[in-house]
Amino acid sequence: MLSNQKSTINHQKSIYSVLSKDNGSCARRGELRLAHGTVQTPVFMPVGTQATVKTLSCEEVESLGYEIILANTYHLFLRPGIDLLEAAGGLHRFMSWNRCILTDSGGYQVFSLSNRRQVKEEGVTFASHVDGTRHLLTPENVAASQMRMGVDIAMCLDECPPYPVSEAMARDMMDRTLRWAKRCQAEMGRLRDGEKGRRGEGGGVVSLSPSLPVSLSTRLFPIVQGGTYPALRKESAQRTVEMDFPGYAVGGLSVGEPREILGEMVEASVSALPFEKPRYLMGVGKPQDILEAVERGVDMFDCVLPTRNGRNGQALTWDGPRNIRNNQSRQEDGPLDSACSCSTCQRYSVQYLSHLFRAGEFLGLRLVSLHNLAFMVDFINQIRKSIEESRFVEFKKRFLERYIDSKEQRA
RNA sequence: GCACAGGUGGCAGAGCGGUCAAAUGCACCAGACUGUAAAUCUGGCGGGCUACGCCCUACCAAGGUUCGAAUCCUUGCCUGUGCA
Repeated sequence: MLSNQKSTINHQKSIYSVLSKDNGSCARRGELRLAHGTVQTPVFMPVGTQATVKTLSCEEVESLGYEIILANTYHLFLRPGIDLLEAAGGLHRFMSWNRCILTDSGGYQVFSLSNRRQVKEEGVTFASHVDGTRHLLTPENVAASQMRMGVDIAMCLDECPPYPVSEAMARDMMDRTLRWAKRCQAEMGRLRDGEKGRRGEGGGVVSLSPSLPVSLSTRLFPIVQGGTYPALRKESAQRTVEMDFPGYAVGGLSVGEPREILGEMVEASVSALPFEKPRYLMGVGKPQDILEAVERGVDMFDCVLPTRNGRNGQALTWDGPRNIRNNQSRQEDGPLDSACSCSTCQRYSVQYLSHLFRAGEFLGLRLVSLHNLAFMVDFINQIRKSIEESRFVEFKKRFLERYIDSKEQRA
């Protein structure tokens, strides 16, 4: 029956289950069922903005154990273009990544490319960083683009505020983000219903089978904003939840604010989100920040840090980050991290990596990116295990003692 | 041997009477990077100090001109190119 199509949008089978909970904190261990696979949470998602996790092949990202990666609608919209991606059979097939993909909407570019965009109620006009041409991103075309790319999780277009931002400004951006979320949701519902009608499949619950047309299995997440104002954060979360989405993101953090604010803002945001839905903290991050957020009940993370810093010569280790390019690394005949079992650490010495960076050899960028992503896998696995065994708080304490303190000792 | 052209900080290379402890690049040292305009960016890079300023030693060497020289003159040494 097609009589109640609209209701199907909000009554899909839940995509998320909490598997176990930590007793001493809000940390949870769960799983996320998406069209291209099941994702264990908490999860860290490597960033592959332009349909590539920079310097690494899909085989490498897979073999590290990643079940989901991020890509970016703004970047892919500009190049190679959504039409091409759709004609190629979707983003998964285009880049040959068969596991899950989450796309950011371009909301972050509202922040990071603030000097070349103009925000209006209709949407955001960008002067392309590639060739200067002007492009309008609207809640509708962003939602449609992500469905056409066939991604597993799409993000609503949002307005990511800078830091610092006035309360009045933060409120305006929050309100606009809410209005845009509604428009994204409406557009996605409209397209979904239209597609189902076209295929004559009728209403009802949409199966999560990967054999289904991808555009029907894309899940839309809205983004909680509110700047650095707890009351706004809370209001943003509450009003977003009223719209009913399969999962919720917290945005607008890790944009340069003091680190102490992060925990407070996450707490204010997450406290108003439903327990039974996944929570995604966008753009975070540093291991210590991930711990703060997991403790407050966040399930999903993404960050450029392991790959970008890897390319810039910083390796993550259990004893804190270390700089491969400094003098100290020149003659160190041992692995980056003696506790690491990644392919880089199994085979290559710090002095060799140091040489590769100094000599400007590509391999250095790859090997350290690989190591950093392997480190994040180990790190997240240990977080999961500690939650299962209900000793997350202890794990966090131990980790920070070693990660932060040893960094300070070295300094 | 003769004729030109040159000798500047680790290297390359600007400067060609004062505003020069000397542009710029590389190298070197340190740091940053959180929904990627990023294999990027920011500092530092003669020595010393009671340091947002001061003092010393510095542009091949030694003399000289000048109030003042990396910059002009003389000689020496060295390098490159051409001719013998």
